[in-house]
Amino acid sequence: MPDVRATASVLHLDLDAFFAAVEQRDKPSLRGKPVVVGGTGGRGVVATASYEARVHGVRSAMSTREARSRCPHAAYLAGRFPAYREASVVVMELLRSLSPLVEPLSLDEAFVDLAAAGLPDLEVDTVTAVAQEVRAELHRRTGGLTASVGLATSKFMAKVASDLDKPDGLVVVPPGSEPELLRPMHVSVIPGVGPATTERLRRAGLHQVADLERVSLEELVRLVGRAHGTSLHELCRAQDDRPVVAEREAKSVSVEGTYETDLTDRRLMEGLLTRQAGEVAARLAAGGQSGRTVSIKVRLHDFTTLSRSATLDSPTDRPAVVARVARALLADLDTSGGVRLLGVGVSGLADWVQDDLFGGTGVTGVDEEVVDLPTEVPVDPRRHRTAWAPGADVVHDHHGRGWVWGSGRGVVTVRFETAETPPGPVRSFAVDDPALRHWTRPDPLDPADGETTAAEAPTAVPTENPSPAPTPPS
DNA sequence: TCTGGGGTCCTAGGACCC
DNA sequence: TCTGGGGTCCTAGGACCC
Repeated sequence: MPDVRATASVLHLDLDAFFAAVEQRDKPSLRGKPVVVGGTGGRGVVATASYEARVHGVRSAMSTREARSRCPHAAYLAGRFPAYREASVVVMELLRSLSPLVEPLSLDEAFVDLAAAGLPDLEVDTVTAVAQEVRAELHRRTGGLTASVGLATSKFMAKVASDLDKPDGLVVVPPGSEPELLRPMHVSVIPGVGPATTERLRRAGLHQVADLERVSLEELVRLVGRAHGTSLHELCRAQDDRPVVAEREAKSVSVEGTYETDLTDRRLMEGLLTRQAGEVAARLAAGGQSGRTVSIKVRLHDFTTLSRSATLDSPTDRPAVVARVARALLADLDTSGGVRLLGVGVSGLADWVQDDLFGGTGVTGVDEEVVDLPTEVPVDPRRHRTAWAPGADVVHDHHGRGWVWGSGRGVVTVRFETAETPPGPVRSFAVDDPALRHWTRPDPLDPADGETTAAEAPTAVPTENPSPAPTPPS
């Protein structure tokens, strides 16, 4: 049973129509007028609508096409994220000056734990006064932005409260009054209850929070699953003791894009994936991180969404590696009907980069110190189902097909295996051995291809000892 | 030419290990 | 030859959030 605090010491702050408000602040001619920020292209959606636009029925997540038909005279803007980030930093710093325990949820939203703020007490009057001061100071420091604030005994109730008097409001839920506030509300106020869950609950005759209170835990679990049912059972009684957590590590990094017209050209798709992989890798590297699992996302013309992933033996932050895995994953998908979205992501993040595995001497660049790699590699047939190579990135896909590319100098030991054939023999190559180089398949679309010097397997991997390869033209 | 982009979390099934 | 259970890792898809 959650142990809910006794004071209204959780603060939730939500900046009002944030992106649109920043635009109106920075461009006086937009003030008092409908402003819509979001994708302005044919497949764009609304990120934020100013209150003047909301009057006409424009909402977040609505297609821009529909927004334009509802409110043709609004200003449609693509957005200036650096400006939003800058304003967000000002707000988050203000909140952190209040309490060290600030949990940002996005650029425009955060929880603050006032129990860590060192206030004389946490009575309703005290926390209310603090919240009013914060709102006034925020208005001053941001050049006129406003925020809606909720104060309550839990994250859930504080968020419910901040929603009750938008924009520019402050609502305090006195400790003990939560259930009666919640009971008449629609089930969708509960976080995690979206369209699909709402529909399931509706079919079970459950509409208001009060209806949920009358349902047993077992019944809720049966309806919506273990995790969801358990949290529903607690939250409908306002039982929420989730702590405010200041720093949360990112678990994945991804880049995706929707294209104005459906893509049909595979080479173009590979080129786009390659570019996205480069962005992902750059963001990983900038954060001093690397990841083991590379994923792609493909949305087809009919909006069905596919994902494929492959997990490497060791983490990488290298663009050429992420790109090759991404392209290989795409190779298995039927995209003949056209593709509207492509994306690349890396997860399974580690706080260190792959090169650290090899003593930090680096195995990636020609200017790096030469690394001594082991000349013999033990391969355990039960553990190494696919190609294996020291100092190289190895990947196998969900069909058990393996391939390898070298990333250094010295010796690379490789074993190939395919879904159709038993494991091939283990072979060791010097990385400049033409027999290994035989595997490379330069990709004219990949600007990063030149980086990798040792080896790359073709899509169809031979499993027999290759006959001596001709020396490639140089 | 309905339906973005960046994330998180959950579920279910299969492989594998003990 | 047949039968097992638990735990972990991986993959694919889906729901949800801002």
